[in-house]
Amino acid sequence: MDNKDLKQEVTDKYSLRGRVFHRIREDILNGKYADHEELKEVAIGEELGVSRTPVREALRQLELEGLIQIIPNRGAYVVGISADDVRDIYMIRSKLEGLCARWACEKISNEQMEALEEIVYLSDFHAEKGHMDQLAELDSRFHTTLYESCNSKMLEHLLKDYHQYVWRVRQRTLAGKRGKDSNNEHRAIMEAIRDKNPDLAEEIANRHMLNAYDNMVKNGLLEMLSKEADKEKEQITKKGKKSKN
Amino acid sequence: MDNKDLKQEVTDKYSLRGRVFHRIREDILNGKYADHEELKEVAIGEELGVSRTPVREALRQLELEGLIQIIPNRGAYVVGISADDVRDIYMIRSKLEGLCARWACEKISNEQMEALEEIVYLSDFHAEKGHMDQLAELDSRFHTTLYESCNSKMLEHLLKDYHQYVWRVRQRTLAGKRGKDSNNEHRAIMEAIRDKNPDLAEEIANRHMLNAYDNMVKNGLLEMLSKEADKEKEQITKKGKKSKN
DNA sequence: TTTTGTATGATTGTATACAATAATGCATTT
DNA sequence: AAATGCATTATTGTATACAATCATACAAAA
Repeated sequence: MDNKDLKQEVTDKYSLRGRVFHRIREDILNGKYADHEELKEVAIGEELGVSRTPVREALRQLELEGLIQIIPNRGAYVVGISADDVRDIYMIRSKLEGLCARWACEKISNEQMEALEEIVYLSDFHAEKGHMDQLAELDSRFHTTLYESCNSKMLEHLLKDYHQYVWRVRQRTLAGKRGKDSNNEHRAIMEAIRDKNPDLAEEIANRHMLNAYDNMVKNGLLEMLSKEADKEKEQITKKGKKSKN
Repeated sequence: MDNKDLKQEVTDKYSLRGRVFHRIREDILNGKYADHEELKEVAIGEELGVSRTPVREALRQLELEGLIQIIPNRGAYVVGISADDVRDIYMIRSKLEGLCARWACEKISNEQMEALEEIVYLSDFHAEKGHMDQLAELDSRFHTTLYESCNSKMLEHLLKDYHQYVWRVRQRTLAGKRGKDSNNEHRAIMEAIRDKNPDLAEEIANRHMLNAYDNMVKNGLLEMLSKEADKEKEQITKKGKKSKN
């Protein structure tokens, strides 16, 4: 699993706070906490065997990431991803993945180029055999490698963020027959970059995202997301919680 | 001045931490702290009259924003914006402002449309009179209004972040004769949105960013940025500080 | 002179104590 | 029965105390 340390290359996982941060983040992304569930500092602290301080710091960071909402003197609440959010993210990613692929044409290193090729061929193999979890893992590695090869810390950071953000949804997507199509698109992107054809690379990477999103919609993979996450969030802000834990 | 509360609509400025967060952030953006300067918790706490706790929480958030880098057990250091960063941001913004303008064609409200028109006409007035600081303020308002009118919390959030990030640089830019050109582009964007022409709106908004960046380069406005910010940053990570404060 | 080791001080990491605020339950009133 | 007021409890906000880590200075050895 490589969906750790996508943030903060230095600080993390050597401090309690870093570990708490990643733990809560993963728990939210994996659905351990339901949308709008309240995260209590002492409860989390006890569960992880730490005091409130590192938990608080982690929560403050998660708020900035948009995964939770903190209401002063009230508490921290999980913010759900709405179907609209997913759509917006894929449209944004479409543009940015295109930019990334374009830049990669110029900036990619030989090692990274070989890594991309290897991932594509490996994915073919696992797609034939029907190893869907491996496929999801390889998809992550393909995109992460691409992000690193564009030679822009800003863009890399941004794309990794979004990639992680839709991780839960994305995994279900690749379990279907989209896996094979997706990898064919990966191959096309890889080849365009290998041929140093930035216009083509951008174009294909662009479409790759749009296709991924279309597939999700067609297969009803967004049904599970509350379409009203934002409205409910505002209600909480004004009114008050109603769960009794 | 409207470059406050661009983040965290709820939490802020009612808590000590929120105020500390914004204060340090502004101080960094305004150049009070030099690149790579160490931010000490007690010193900041004393200056603002608070204890270490809210300062620490604010620093953790600033790290996630990328404005500072925290090295475990060592300290928090200001991360400079390199010329490369600015270039990347403008390329990214070019794509995203285009997307925003496109979406605004469909989603903008009547009030927002009128606000845009008013800003454009007001800018004309101040450009004639040579009121450059007002022009910068109106530029901010134009873009902020546009961000809000695209009806996407994700995109709005992202663009406001970047807008704020290059705020310091941008202000110097508009002081030159670019101000008038910039406003003409604003007018073209506004009219395309008014005419519900998404393709044109996206195209113009796209170019608007590229032109802004070109102008910055031509006028040597990026010279003041250390082109090696990233490398120096990594040196700090590995080696150690050398300032004696 | 350079290097290495150690002691000291400075700074951050974590835990805990206390204060402030909000939620809850219950009694009282209407 | 519904609404209001008050007391109690729970939870967060902030400050402080202590532990752990790192930087620095200086002395001793090569």
